[in-house]
Amino acid sequence: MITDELSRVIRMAVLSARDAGEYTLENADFEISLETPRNKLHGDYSCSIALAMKKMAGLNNSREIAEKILKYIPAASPILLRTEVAGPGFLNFYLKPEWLYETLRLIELEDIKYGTSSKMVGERILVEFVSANPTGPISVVNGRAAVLGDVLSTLLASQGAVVSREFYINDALNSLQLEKFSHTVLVRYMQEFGHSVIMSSSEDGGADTIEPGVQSSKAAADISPVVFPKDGYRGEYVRDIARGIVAESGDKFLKCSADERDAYFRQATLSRMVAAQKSALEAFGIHFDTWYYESELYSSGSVEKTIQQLKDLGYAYENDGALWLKSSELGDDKDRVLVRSNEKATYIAADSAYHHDKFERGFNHLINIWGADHHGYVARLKAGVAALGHDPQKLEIVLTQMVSLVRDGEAVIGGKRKGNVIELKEDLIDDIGKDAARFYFLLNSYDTPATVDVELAKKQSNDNPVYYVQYAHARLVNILIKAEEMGIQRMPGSKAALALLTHAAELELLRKLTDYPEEVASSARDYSPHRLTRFGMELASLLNVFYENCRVLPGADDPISKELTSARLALVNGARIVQRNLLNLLGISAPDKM
RNA sequence: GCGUCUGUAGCUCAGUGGAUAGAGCAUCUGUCUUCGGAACAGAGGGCCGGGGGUUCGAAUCCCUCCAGGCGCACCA
Repeated sequence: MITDELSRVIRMAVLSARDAGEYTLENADFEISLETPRNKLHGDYSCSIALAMKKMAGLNNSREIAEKILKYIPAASPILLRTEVAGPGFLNFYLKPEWLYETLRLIELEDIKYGTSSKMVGERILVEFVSANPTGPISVVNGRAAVLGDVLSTLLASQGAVVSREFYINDALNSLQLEKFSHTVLVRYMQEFGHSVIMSSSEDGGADTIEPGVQSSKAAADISPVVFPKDGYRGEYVRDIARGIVAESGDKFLKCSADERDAYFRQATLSRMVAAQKSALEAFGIHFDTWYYESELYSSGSVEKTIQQLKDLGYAYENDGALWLKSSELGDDKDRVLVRSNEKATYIAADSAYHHDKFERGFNHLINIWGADHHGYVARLKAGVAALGHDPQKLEIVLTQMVSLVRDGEAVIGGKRKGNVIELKEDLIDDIGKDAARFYFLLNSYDTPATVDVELAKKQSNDNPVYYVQYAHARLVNILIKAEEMGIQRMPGSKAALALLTHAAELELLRKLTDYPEEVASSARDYSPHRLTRFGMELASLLNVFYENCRVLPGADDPISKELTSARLALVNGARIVQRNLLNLLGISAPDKM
């Protein structure tokens, strides 16, 4: 890497100056940090070592220190054009363009692999995300966590880690929610056969309303009214599930025993809801390696086993008829109930068993993506994991800040039960497309609360920067196709006269391409995919500037030498590769035509 | 009350302790009709919530105050 080379040169100079008696240094143990100046007038790389040395060297004037160091930086160098002291004492380095040409050859050589690394080889990471309750569709709110988890997984894999994506289905038998959900579906099912439905008001003292049954030839003989469950699920998707069952089984469940019917509805509503979630996520380009059922933790006995284990390890005790986890000894602010006095295990017992199982499956690093409203559970889960003998540091909880929804300037409130769900697929993806939706969510850090105005998102879809980025890619492809049609052969970068690339637009573009691998690595390290999105926009901007200023193919009244055309074609191809690789990482298509 | 996240341009947000705080949208003004105009160039617009501190250097780290979001169950 060029930065390693530069650091070495600087270190040598600092030490040589000391040896020559320019200043004294207490120890030679110092960090050389190089940065890319925001302002390109400040060189290709900048080093603030002189400022940091002010104390170490016992001198007051850091500009003077910089001058002294500069004297020992070789003037003639294969990489350095010149070096200067600027501002309060920065050393600014201007590199020869040759090193930029070198990266162009590298991009061509590595192609699809350009931007990957092996920094995380040996890491086996399980990323668990979305894990929405199986009582409602994937909502727009889930969308943010979904795309974050997906792209984060891709990023980590690009650095050499083995990554698995997992969705945890809360289908535990002690969940009353599922009971209510399947009962709600049953009511809607009966409504399809002519039963009217009594809806009790959600407000205290409000009047009940009656929804008529569906009038059709298949109406049942007995159409006595049925009661909609209190706080049942009111969304339209509940009807869809009911209709699905009608289509598959007809009125079979009006005739069979209540036990048989309830058992079927329990199982069928769950599998249909999960299938619907799965397909909405697939439409968003998100594929999970594993769909993990909470119920399996119970049926396999692993919840019980985990509870016993905690007892054996001395991390569980009885009090008030319940079993408690000594989480306060493990970083939580109080102890938590593991098994209620009614003998039912709490979710923390299941979650401990679940995360224990994740480690048992051979993952050495767990990442969970949760909404910020769950932040209060972080400490107790870590405590559970620690009690079972795992390093809680290996369980990382990424909290995404809330997404609040606004529709036409008004806040959309209420959860799934009220049926106020804004569905990811139907209300967003179907309208603006997968690419724009993903880009929209990847624009900002997950750390800031986001406000999504659904109507505005649709309206702005034409101004969505994703098209700007994709357009730049399509333009590049178009040039390459056109060149082929004109019978111009593209030479490999190693053969082309790259030294002809001297225009500012070309050099800046090259520089950006050089920065790409470092940008991918730091986005993976900091879990910040949005930086890559921004990088894509900046790259697209540089591409358009290049396009505007540097004609590639010979035009009618625009003679361009064959050598320059071939050098520029090499640049176009390199830029195309980088833009495509970047879009691949984000799970957004890189179209040849738009 | 305790915990936690956030406060940056009219709006939505970037900003790896570094030099003159940036982008997109919106507003205004130009280029040009091209190898694809879904483009390019430019302008206006900021006590980086307030106040202390650490540092050679703070939007960034620490403390404090103010404002907002979220959470504080033998629910998941």
